[in-house]
Amino acid sequence: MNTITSDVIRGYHDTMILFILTSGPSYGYEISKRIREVSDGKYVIKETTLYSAFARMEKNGYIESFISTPQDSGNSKKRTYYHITEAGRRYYEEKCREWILTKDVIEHFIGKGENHGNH
Amino acid sequence: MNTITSDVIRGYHDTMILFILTSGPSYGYEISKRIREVSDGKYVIKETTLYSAFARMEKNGYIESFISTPQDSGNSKKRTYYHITEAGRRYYEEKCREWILTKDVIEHFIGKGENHGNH
DNA sequence: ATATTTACTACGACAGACGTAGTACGACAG
DNA sequence: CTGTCGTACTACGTCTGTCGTAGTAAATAT
Repeated sequence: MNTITSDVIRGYHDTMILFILTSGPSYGYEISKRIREVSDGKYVIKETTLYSAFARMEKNGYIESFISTPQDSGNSKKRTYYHITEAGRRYYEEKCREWILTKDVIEHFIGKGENHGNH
Repeated sequence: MNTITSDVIRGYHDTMILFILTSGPSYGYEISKRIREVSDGKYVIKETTLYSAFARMEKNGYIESFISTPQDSGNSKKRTYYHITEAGRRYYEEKCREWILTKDVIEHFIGKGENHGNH
């Protein structure tokens, strides 16, 4: 099965992460798994890409981190959770609008759909 | 009007250029204008981005260059024309298939479509 | 006891985009 | 004939995001 070269995705990692965070705070490992699930296994984000995205987005004010221990188990290991900020929501929505435009532009350069006559 | 940040496009510059070249050989300035036209003015490729893409794609064997003077006018100024190679056509088609996958993946992270209930 | 999974951090290399600048030719205005 | 504008590039350097490699450390499974 085909996988997607991540360079194509470049510019949408932040959007993917923010999408996951719109359904509640999460942390690195879980977000990574959610991205794999949501993309039906077609895309797996690299660890370093993920964590550098966290750093960048926190710096930009799109997410905020807090250290916490998971309450659902007796696990006492601390994790760094992230939650999306208001600026993050706005950025995500802006990215969604931009996606509509981008998709439209790129599709003008893709096959033209009804080009059957390749003899 | 909204314009698209080029970083989103990254990974599709080559595809756009190759699309233009599928309808015949062309050169820098003309390709630049064609990209602006095809995208309905929504995307303008930067000169340096364009020419560095030429260099990269020629190195990769996707395009070939030849110096020629335009025959439609009395202009004797020489231009560097590019035409797409067989490898270029295959690469373009591969990119088109990849686009379908990429679009599908990213759309899983966009708005979820029918999310009307944002109270 | 040891291996694996989870949960990170640090460092550095690389590629593509692009800002700035410069060259050079032709056309056209003043 | 001189300057400006449009055309047609080249060179150089910076920046950003991605990702390979490596290391640490706690929790969990074997």
